[in-house]
Amino acid sequence: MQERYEPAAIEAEAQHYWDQQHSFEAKEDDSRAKYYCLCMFPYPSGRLHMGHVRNYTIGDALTRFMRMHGRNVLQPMGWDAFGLPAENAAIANGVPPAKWTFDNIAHMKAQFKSLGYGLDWKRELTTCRPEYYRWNQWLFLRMLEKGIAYRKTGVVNWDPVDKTVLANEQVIDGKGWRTGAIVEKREIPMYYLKITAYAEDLLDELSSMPDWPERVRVMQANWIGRSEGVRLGFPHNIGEGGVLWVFTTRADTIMGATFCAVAAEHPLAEFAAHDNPKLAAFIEDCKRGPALEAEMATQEKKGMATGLHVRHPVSGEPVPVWIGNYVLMSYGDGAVMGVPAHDERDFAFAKKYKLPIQPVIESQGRPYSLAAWEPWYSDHGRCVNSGPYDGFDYQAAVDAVARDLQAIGLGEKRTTWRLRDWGISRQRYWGCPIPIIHCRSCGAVPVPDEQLPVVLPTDLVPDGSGNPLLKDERFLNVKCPKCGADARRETDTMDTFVDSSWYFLRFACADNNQAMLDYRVQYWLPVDQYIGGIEHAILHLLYARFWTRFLREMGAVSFKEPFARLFTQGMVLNDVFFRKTDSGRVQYFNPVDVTVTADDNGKGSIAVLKADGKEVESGGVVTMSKSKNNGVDPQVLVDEFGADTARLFIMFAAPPEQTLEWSDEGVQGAFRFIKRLWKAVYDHVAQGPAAPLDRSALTEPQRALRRHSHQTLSKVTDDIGRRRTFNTAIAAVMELLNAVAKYPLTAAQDRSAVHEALEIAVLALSPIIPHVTHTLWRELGHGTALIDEPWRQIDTEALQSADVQIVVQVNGKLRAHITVAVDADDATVRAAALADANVQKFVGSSAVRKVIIVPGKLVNIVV
RNA sequence: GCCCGAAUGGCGGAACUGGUAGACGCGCCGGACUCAAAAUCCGGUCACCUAAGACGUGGUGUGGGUUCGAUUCCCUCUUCGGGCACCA
Repeated sequence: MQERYEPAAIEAEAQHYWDQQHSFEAKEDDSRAKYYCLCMFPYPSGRLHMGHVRNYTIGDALTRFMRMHGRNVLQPMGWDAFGLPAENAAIANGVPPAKWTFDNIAHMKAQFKSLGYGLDWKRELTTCRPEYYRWNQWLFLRMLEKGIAYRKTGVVNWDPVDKTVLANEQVIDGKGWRTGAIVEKREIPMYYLKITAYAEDLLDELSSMPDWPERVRVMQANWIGRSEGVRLGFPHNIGEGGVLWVFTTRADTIMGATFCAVAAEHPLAEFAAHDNPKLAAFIEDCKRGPALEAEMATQEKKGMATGLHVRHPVSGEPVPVWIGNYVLMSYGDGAVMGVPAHDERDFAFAKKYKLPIQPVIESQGRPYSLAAWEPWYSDHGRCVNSGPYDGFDYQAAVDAVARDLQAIGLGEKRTTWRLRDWGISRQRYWGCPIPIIHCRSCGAVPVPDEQLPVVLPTDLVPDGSGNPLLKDERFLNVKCPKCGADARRETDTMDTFVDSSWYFLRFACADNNQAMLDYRVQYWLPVDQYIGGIEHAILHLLYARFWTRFLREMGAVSFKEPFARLFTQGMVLNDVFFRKTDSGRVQYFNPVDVTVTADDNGKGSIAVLKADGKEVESGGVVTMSKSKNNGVDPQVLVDEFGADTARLFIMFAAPPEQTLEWSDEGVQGAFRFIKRLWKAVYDHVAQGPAAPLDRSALTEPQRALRRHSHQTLSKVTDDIGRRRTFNTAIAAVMELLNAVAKYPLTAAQDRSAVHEALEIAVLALSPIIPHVTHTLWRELGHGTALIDEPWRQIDTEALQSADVQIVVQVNGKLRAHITVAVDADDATVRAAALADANVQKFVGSSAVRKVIIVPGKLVNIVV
């Protein structure tokens, strides 16, 4: 065995071996339990980043762990290859998005291989290839047939200079990112998918998904946002007369309604603006407002009276109608009743516009003040000043209001959802074409199945001014499938979330060019373990759940939920360094170019730029990103220390579901540990083969080492298999290796116990650092490859111990440690605890009131 | 603004079901090896009290509560992070 640890050579050798043996090519086998481990596929941005390394190392470790547990594993990989960055790169470099994308894929695939992931590349898929996206189109046509896909107008960001639609990301402070022009809003026809038809089921099923993180289920449930309430009608004589409908979850406060507020797009607002230019201007102002919900919610609450009045459905009193910039047309009926006494936003609105505030709910006897808002004003309570509803509690009042108003046609109980239908039309080139043909006489005509796929031209170069498909005559000009007349192809493409809503199914049968899915889906799906960033907790996962439901209705799959178990990993952070330039701009420096020196006692630090030796400011630790110039290139790490060190560091530095802070010293520590492991095996092997272990003739130190080895094995098995805490699994093996290093070798059996400890250490770490352990396993005398080794059985006999240490507390404070026999009864333990000298010091002459005994752990004496 | 998380030594983190706070690693301090440096190895390292031990005292973002016992459960606040529907 070689004395030096040389990662480059052993990693190449191990990877070559797995390739040759086709170790990770998955085959359907009904006789074996499968394990489908899937990491969210990457966008081919150019290079892998540390977030990818973290994601894929977690998945790979689980895949290898389950493989050693006898499961028939599948771990595929693909490319989420449509999207905006390819168009941006095209604008910047004049290269077609297709070429840029495929070049990136080639580079990143090589990076994947250098990291040693056990991926089945035979099933690789790329969403920008027609073999894949034709099935987007095919299923979209099925959705059209079923009424799940439909056409309606929607609002987009319009850059009037570039004459192009902008993504929210491309709108900065209300201006176009390239032109700086004030962005307008435009209403255009678009396709929507009716995810709301599945809202109830998407919500209900969450409660039977115990293997999804609680926080993701809560976030999804809140996103879907089921609200039980009452739809109330305020009748009016405006125009031809009618009813203003509002939705409320607080029908019990109806007698406190002092105004109604409608969205700028509401018909009553438009009616009122008809002969009122000031109002029309205000509506325009609202419509120009922010597109993002976050900005919408933080903007100043503004309103304007329409001058119109509706009638209160109970009292018949006139109620003024206002336009409010905080009322969303997309939720409920686009109108709310204003109850300033019991809703914080309505209170602020009423204060600002001097609208009356009428308290109608009693709040635990505390006085209501019209001066300032108190949080408890919105509590449920008994109705007061409420005419027929005085004295009713919340539920009684809601029920009575709903019943009374239903009787006169002005109310009904109603369930409302926050979830909106999914608009999938994008006015962009680099996406999957929507398979529609526009004919002057037949309208929007679906492309017939036999004409699929509608192939996207791959040689266009967008220049930032509109979708290049609009100028591509070859693509545009078609015959109408219905009447045969000259017609024009739809140039909108699909949201890239469509591509990622079903790729996990396609991995089961990526080679099938006759059908979207086939029988193999039945074997591999659902995904046993899905792994990805927490930032996808809502949108991607919800869309995927929705698509799976539709496919189930089509008979293509037999399950509702595509991901049995979900793991959401945390983000990767790094230091950020910067200087403010004279012009007031911030210049960021990559941490690689900065030297941080600790001051004398190691407690503070100073950062200087290597280039000029002058100080830079530290901006703390933030998510790695291009904009902050604080990314670390995994390739540099792999080249310098090897893939195993990169993998070990990223799995050790933090629990996988939490954020991870980058640390160069931590990487050194991981490298050092692998070298120590290598050295420990080297030293052991150098002394020749160890004798087989004779369990019947062990000394106490040998028994202790064996106990430690099997405790470690037990902990690693549980940490990876159940808890997914790779960091504590690694720490446990480090402890075992420390014990081996200290273990004195005197008798022959000592080397046997050490041999076992080293085997367990190597085997337990192999899912995380597969290359070095591949070599070490052979060096430990095995003729077979570690990748094919089953996980080791825990020797429960080795775990046995005769006695156990127990903590003794007096009044909850630690006062002594005692050692008792494992099977000692409570009386014995109690007596031993009370007999301890230090315990006696604290008990003294006080009467013992109570003794709490936690078997095998602790005694607490209460005096 | 709304929804969801997180906060523990100089730093990353551990303590899994309410039961020994600080495992493991980094950094730092001391030592060995070396002409020297790097690498490696050994020892120490929460704060305070103390000449020095101690199963002395304090201590897990803030303030309160429940409990024999709280990093863990409940309430309040603060700060940071993720998401908010056209970034993926």
